[in-house]
Amino acid sequence: MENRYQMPRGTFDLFDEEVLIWRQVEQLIRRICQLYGYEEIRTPIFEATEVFAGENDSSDMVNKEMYSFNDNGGRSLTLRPEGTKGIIRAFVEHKMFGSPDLPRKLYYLGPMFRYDRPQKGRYRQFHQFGVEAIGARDPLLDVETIALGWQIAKAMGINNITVMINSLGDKESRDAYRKALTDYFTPHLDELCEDCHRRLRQNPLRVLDCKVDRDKDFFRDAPSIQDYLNEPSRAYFASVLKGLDDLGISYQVEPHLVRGLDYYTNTVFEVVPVDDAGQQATIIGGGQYDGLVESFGGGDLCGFGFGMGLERMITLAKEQGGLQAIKPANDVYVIAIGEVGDYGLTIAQQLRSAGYSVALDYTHRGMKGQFKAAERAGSKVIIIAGEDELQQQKANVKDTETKEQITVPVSEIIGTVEKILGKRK
RNA sequence: GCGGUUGUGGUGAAGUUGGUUAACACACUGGAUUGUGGCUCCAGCAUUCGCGAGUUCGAGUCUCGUCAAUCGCCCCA
Repeated sequence: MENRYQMPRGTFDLFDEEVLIWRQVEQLIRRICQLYGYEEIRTPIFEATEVFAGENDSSDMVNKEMYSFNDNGGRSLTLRPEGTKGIIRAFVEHKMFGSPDLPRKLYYLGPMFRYDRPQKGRYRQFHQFGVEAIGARDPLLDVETIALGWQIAKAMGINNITVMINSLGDKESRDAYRKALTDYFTPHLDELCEDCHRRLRQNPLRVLDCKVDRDKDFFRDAPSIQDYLNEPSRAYFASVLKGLDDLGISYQVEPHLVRGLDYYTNTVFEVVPVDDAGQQATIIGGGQYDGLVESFGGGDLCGFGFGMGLERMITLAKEQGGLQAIKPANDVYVIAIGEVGDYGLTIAQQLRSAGYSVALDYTHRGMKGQFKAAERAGSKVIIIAGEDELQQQKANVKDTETKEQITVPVSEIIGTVEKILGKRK
């Protein structure tokens, strides 16, 4: 026996208990999305590279972290590294902006791909759930969407969480702040680390995230976004916070929270476990994007959305004892002994047609082995048939709980099983 | 992209300064019980130690390479 192949780095197989847990999580998400009026959208796993590689993104991500390839027709395609862009593309392509009821509320759930160095909870093929509400700009929408993420986390049994929230303001506020930051940090250039030099050029807001320079004196006095919000932005943010208060969602205003993307406006937020200080801890992240739809050619529409990494959510939920795999029990196990041909399968098929899940042995094990297999399968009823029973067209039906066993004609098997299983419920 | 740790059967693992028949436990299969499980007892179950090369009379044990997992940094749309 040798391992001729192994899964590609950063991928994993999902089976046994694990896949049951995933399915449970997916069902829970779909159910809650439905409560909030979100509808599912499924977009292609790959898109034209330009869909993801807009001017808005730092070139690092685009060059190094995307799975891009040319197809046989010479088109440059990319495995989706995130959910939002594909949804916006679809929204514009199918002219959903013409819908009488905006915002259009969509959710997605599926694999994404990033060429990252794998770590615990971080894979190259990972799974993300996310929502996008496109076509409205209202604090109510922000609050409702945050509440949706909150409810899903709670439903998964994740309890000690809080919302980190900030406002980047509208375009005007943002540009003013960006300029203020650049002006402020430029004189300190010598004191900044290598990475910050790059950040200052590419995305000044990101400098605030720096872990190397964070504790230096001049960092404490760096301008705060809150001081650069214009009146409409300030009022908008206040409404969002009031909404969260009214819904009893705990939050913390974090002026340095900027998220990695340039397209965010006004509200940005992350949901984090409170007792976990590491920055790997973010389980949900999102915010408002004004201008993204327009950059896809879809008109001046505002959107709000978030994304959630399922791997991390599930890990966290399990740590907090939230998710238990529930293995569906098998109803009937048919034990066939001796030279009985397909007698066992015939009985099994009758029961399956009647709606019972039936298992049987294919390896000609002895009776002891088959009984053990039935036990492992959690079978509630065991049917034993051998050469004598085949002769008489009968079978022994045994209740595994009471251990009572009766011999009945083939035609009465279904009725007998029905009686035993019915009694149990 | 950088650094640390790890890699033995289906699973958990032991393996002393390199010497060989690769412990032990669980699981699994068969038998004791010629057709009735969960207890007990007996037997079987890794031509081989992630993969490849090297050092050596001899390597699971040392060296190098490689693949993978994991932790930290970077990044995290």
